[in-house]
Amino acid sequence: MRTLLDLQIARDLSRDGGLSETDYHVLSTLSEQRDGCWRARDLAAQLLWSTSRLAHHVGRMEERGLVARQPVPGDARGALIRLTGPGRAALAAAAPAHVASVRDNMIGLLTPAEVAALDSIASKIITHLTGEPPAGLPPR
Amino acid sequence: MRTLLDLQIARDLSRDGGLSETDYHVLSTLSEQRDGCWRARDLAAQLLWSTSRLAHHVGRMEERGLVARQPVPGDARGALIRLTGPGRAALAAAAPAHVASVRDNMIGLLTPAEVAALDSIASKIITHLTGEPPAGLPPR
DNA sequence: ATCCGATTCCTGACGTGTCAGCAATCCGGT
DNA sequence: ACCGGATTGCTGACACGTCAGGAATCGGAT
Repeated sequence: MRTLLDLQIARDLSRDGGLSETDYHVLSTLSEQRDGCWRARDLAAQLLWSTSRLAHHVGRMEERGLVARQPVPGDARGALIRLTGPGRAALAAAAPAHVASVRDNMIGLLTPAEVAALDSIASKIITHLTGEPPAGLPPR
Repeated sequence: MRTLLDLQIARDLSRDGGLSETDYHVLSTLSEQRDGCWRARDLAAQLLWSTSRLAHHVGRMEERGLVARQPVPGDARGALIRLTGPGRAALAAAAPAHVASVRDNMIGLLTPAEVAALDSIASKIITHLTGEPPAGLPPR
């Protein structure tokens, strides 16, 4: 199921906006911050990526103009990853179709009880693996 | 959840037997056939892999002695992928710990109702994406 | 018998992920 | 002030996946 679902969602995302799932993951995480800036190590931790992977991927995205790097004021080692205008635009262009793809191919097929079960399952497994309950969405 | 779970299971598998998840997938699929032989195109289809990916991966596994290639009698284009003795042994050595890892980190954490919900969810999504219901396990 | 498109598998080039290791910087103890 | 270890991010080498393309073979139509 996971293999098929990932293929379908990646296909939709690539067709609609030329982004990969990893690109989308980076852009959407960056956009969570009001100024579109993340410290590199924090972004890597948030994405569950190694800093090395982040450096490689950000390097490639920087070449495409989607993100930019800046020095961190107050720590000359650090790097700030910033969302650029084109990056923000690419995310805005891709987001609606991506959300629709997830809904149409997954969430929309399930009953509310099944969605709730998935939520419970994910919480249990994440708690088991990390020792902490997941942050979760704001309660509705 | 998926990222964390995959990392944990891959770590266990690699530590216990030096196999990757993809290696295990190939070996266990091969072992489903009584003689440990699959036609290359059928194996690729079963794994949901491209034939190219299969050729690359089998090439690497062949170098490690886990599988072997044979010509197909009656079709000079084809290739039979065969499980070797060391391959069968590696699978047998890794399987118990792998099953335990999946149980301990996932299935064992869930209630029977949650496992049933997962089954139902996967069936719906697979049916949606492929147009056919999944083969499924033999009913208990 | 022969031709031509389809099938099967492999290969090479390239994008991407992991790992080890490095250079620069930071910071706490002296 | 300064020393040593920790932190931060980058790089290079290698493993792996996808894609385009090619060689050999098959098989049906003529």
